[in-house]
Amino acid sequence: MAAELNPRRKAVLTALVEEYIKSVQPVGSKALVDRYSLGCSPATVRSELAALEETGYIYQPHVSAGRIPTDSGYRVFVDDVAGGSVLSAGEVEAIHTRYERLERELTDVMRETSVVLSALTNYVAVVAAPTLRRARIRRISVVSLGPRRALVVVVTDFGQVANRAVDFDHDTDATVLSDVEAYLNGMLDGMMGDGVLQVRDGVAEECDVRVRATLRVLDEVIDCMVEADEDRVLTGSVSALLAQPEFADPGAVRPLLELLEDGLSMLRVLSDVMSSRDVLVRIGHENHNDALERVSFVAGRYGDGDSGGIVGVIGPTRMDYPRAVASVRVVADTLSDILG
Amino acid sequence: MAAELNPRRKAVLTALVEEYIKSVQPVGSKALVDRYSLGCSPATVRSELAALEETGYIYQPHVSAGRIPTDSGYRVFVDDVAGGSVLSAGEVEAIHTRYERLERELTDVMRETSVVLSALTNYVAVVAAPTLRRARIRRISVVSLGPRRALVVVVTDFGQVANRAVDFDHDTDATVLSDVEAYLNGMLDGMMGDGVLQVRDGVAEECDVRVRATLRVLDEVIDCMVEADEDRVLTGSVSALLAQPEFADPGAVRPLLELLEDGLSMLRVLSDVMSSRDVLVRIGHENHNDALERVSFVAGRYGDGDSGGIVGVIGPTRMDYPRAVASVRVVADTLSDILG
DNA sequence: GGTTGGCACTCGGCACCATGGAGTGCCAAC
DNA sequence: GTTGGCACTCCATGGTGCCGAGTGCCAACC
Repeated sequence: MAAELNPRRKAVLTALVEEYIKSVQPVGSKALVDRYSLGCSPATVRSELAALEETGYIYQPHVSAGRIPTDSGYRVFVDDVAGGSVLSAGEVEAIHTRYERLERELTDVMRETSVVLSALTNYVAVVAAPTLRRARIRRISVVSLGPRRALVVVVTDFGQVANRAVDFDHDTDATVLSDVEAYLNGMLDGMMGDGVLQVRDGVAEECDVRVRATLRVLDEVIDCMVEADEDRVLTGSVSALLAQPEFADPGAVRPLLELLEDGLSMLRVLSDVMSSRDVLVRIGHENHNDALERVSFVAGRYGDGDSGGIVGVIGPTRMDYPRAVASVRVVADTLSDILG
Repeated sequence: MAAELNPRRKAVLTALVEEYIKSVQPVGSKALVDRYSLGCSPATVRSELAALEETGYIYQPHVSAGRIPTDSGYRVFVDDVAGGSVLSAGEVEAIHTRYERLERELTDVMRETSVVLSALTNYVAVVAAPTLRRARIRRISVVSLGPRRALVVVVTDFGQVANRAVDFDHDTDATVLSDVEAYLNGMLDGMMGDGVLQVRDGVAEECDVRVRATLRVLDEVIDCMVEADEDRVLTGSVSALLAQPEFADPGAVRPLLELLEDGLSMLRVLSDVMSSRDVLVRIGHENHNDALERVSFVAGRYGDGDSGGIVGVIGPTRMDYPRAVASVRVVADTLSDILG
């Protein structure tokens, strides 16, 4: 594919993408020659455009209109302009100071991140907190809420807090609970989710109140550490999308909005970002998701391999990719620093 | 105002509102006579319509069109049909069983409530968790996260969990933290936010590490109990709004979406619901908020006076009020039962 | 042979207009 | 007070014609 792209043809494509990103309107040969120094005439550009259309990088909405980049066209553009931060030093500085003021409680940091990212890009921010699966237990609290009810709170070494209610079959008084709590704290300290699973398997089912309570609490701890995923994803500034001209039609926004509202589905969308080293750009169909067909997704990881999360933005395929990529990168790096 | 409404005129208004809610199109005299047994001719209905328009209950978008209810028109309708659940016994049953399956951790209950309400009405659900101001402290955990960092977790008698990070000026080891934790648990158990404030005032500023750490932790506890409000509001199913024909114009949805995304602003909107005994209906301009000008808000309280929260739905002014009111009422009552 | 200007052609967008129909207000008759 | 009749208004719809942007093709040129 890319072999067919001689330098001038690539220059034409790049110019066309840039122009389309700016104007959001089909771009013609004349406009390109006028506004970009391509060093040739409209007629030549036209033949290049025809070739680019042949190769599938651009298309015409109708015969007498200009050209619009296809997903593959954007792809070439993105791969080409990969490097170089386009954020001003001032902007980067502003991001840093913004985080410095925070007391750094994890959910606060996530929320702030979402605000920062959407302010920076004007697109929808997506922030996923680190999964608890790879976190280590630092503290377990079992708080009685009634004769047969208690709340299990798990704190990890990362400062994450998860909690679950437990209902006991029999009355279970506060003394028992504090024994259970002490026992589990001794047992589970520093352990990860799969370790807890093994501990649970090691505890025999017995009739003793203490053991049964321990088992019930353990179940909830496991639930916290292994299955507590759906509320990990935070999306911010969906309203920003509506300002984009391509979402003038509410029918186009709805599936997207539904997806964004569904934390579990979003996690699925995010899942393969974890395996990518650098900032990942997925354009339109590359998302393999109907709701994301007309948008692009720029995402990056923060934190270290195991205990990291994801930040990203979702905007129209006609997004300002250099800026989006740079923003995601800076924010991800800043988060890594803060949390590391 | 209402004095001018003789029975037939009121019947005409009610029929018109019902018809408009169904058809979402201006309603004419003929349609009313055809579909509702008003016992008179179109001509008579026309004179009633003219009178209703005079009084401001309905209006014409243009001279040769049918009538549309104004906010005051809806108001009369709502006040009139106040009573009587329109939910089927099956639906009510379904709601109850749905909650029974839950393990009843507060945020799960809130999330589920949002899902139930939007499924029931097809409008946007709004759920506010009980404020922490009136909750009593049940447990405080102070978990070390580093030499100068710790996490403060507060659990209330209601099962709510709030947490804050603390940064200490000096290295503060785990022994000190567990002393502080024990001290505070003894001191603050059963206390509400204002009580904690007094305790804080009673602790003298000293150089002792323990006292300083205690003060820092106390500050965070206070923050949890008194200021932790912005994340209390949960909105669900915003995408449902986009399905409504009146939001075909994305310009109309944006301010609303922005409001819904802003927890603090939403709290302000909800604030006066707390003072209303029964389910509250606010129609269009009655919301005194530009973003809510074209929608209605149906909300009710759950839980008891002090430790209650709010549930509600937001939909177009042309909403199915009887159903919305009934849904909110049933859900609020169910929540009160569960949590009480 | 690649590049260029010229030219005929296509088609969407927009303004304009005519028509049909829904719904009204008024009025005279009951 | 209610009713049917009637003239009127104005929106929505669909058809028409024009303009302009942009193309593809081609012959000429360097």
